[in-house]
Amino acid sequence: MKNLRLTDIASELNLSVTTVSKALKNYPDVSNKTKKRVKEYAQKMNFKPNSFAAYLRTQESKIIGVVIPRLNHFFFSDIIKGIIKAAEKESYMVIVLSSEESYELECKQVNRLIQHNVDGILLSIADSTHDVSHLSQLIEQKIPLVMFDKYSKLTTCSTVVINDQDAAFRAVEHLIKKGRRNIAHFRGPLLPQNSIDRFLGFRRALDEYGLKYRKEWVFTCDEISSEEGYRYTEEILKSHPEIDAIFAVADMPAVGAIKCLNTHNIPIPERIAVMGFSNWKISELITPSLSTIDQPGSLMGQKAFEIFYEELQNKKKNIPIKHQQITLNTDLIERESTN
Amino acid sequence: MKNLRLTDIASELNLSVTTVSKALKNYPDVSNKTKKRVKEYAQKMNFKPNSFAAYLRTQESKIIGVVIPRLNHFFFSDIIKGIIKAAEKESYMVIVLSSEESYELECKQVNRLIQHNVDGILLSIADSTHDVSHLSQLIEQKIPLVMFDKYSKLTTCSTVVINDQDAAFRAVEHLIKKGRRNIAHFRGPLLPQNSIDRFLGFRRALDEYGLKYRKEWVFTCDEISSEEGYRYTEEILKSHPEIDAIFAVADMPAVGAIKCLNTHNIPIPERIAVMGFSNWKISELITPSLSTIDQPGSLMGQKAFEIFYEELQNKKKNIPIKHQQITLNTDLIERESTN
DNA sequence: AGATAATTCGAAAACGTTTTCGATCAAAAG
DNA sequence: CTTTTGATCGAAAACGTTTTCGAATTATCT
Repeated sequence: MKNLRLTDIASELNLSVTTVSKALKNYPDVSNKTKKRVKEYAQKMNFKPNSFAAYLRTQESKIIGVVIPRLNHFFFSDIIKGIIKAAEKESYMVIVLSSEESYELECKQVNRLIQHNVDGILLSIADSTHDVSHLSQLIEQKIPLVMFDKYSKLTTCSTVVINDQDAAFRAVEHLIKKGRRNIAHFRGPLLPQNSIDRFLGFRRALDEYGLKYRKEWVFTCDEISSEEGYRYTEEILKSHPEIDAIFAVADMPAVGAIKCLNTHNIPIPERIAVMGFSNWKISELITPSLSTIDQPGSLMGQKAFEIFYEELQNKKKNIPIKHQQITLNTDLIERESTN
Repeated sequence: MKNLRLTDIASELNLSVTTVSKALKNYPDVSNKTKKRVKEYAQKMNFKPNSFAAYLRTQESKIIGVVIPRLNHFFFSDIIKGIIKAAEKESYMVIVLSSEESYELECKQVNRLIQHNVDGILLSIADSTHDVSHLSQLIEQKIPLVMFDKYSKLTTCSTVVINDQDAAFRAVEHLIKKGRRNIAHFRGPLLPQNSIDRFLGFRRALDEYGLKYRKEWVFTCDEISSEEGYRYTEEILKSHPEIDAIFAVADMPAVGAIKCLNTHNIPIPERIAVMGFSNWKISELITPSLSTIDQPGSLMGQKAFEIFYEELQNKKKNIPIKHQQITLNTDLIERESTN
């Protein structure tokens, strides 16, 4: 059973393809009578225009591509949810691809998306991405690009992020105000901007409250996993007994820390307080529940799509594109692990 | 900067579009010399065929649609990961949509996918889906459909599932072998097959081990959330003190139960053992860690795609499609909450 | 009535690829 | 030398839509 085409409607109603097409798209040069006739018939027969054929003329695929570092991380699936929801409003479809935190794969996925003629790309860069020529290439080809969460300062494009440094500052400040003086930091990988910023926020909080920064109290998580958090916490218990709080770059290492402390029957937060980052679902469910920073994932996705859409409209009207830098608010969530 | 077209290559190399196209696709009726010439030039210029134009001829969009009930559930993002990985091998792109467990939205999303000319649809049905005409319609239009995880027995299509009843049986059997006699069940919604099957597995285990089934020890989770698990556990503590184990339809309600028991300082598993289902990441991270059934999410997605691809190939060769019913193995994961 | 304007429609080209079929030419066979 | 075969290529149609431009018809204005 072949799909209904404009041709079929045209011959059925004794009209031309042209008129049928125009009727469906509300062109002014077709009478209301025939418009009604066409629309009713199309409706009745459940006509669906072939989007691929349409694309060939309009060069608009009504598809956007999304590249994220991980598919099965809660924060990212939350973002995806926001993107898809926003895209739906403009009847856009979303193709999601993963870079698995690999620079090479990120390049490949971006190219695959271009090849599939997406109208734009929303991307959160991989930890290992050191070069951004695959992204600059998008700008040159005038394909709208919006970066979210993890971005690179090297690319001139719109971004939707949170103020990582400020959020981290507030997190550490919270620990200090709870009387902690010897605060360890589980930091993220060295490259991505937001793990740098969170580290800087940590340092700034120490500075402003007159606490000494100790290099040996900073532990680098390469995978940002609970396992690393667990391991580093054991190291702390063994070699740095004076530490009374941990600020982790993300919830997962923080959860690993809690798991480790629970296993060794160390009271949280009495002996060591723990602070996470991202407010994943797990943080409110573990015992003790984890204090953390809430990042508005879904909203971030939504904003990213909206900016893309705006840029696309401007591009169509030949209005020069001015990039936007949006910073979303974060919330400090106080739970048992710091109270 | 317009994209390179076959026409451009043709005129550059003094060939026809036909020959260029054939050279790139390794047709036998073009000499090795020109093949090489064309391929090298295409490579050098980074030529990417316009997939939309290609579709118009071949009627193959190289895109599949996926409809899942929830976007930000770990199990589903794991499945998505498996689908995308398998799709990548056949250079397929994946469009993901969510039904939000709503029947109406599910219908709408399926229609959107058809309209976008996807080559096939992989779907896990919503809890509220009672009618499957939107799916039968796919079969009629010969659009390959594969259902995974949550399926309906009313549709004749390929499925990739686990043996829910058997897995549930083993879960409850595990509790019984640990000496539990008064086992409560947090069951899922009434409609979807797998929550029915898990309930049946629960009942069968009781029967086979000579335990009495008590209706009042079965609690129905409509949302399958940790909150429900928490609430029902409080109810158990208050009204059913004899209960010494809980088997939950999913990890989330089980985690809610653990949270509640922890809050009330009730020892797990000494006083009440808890068993989950799905093996989400969270289950190994909470304290005590949660015994559960491991469901191979990524593998499920991968298999679902492979079946789709097989059906598509058969369709192209006009081989009558025979549907496959694949059942994947599950593992019982013993952790602290039952030991 | 004649000229002009407004309304309504359709022919045809275009988007970039794939594929059928026939043309051309050189080599092999008779 | 003619015929057959095989190798290599290209013309052209097709996929289904959108859009430009001109044609035809009707309504409006001198």
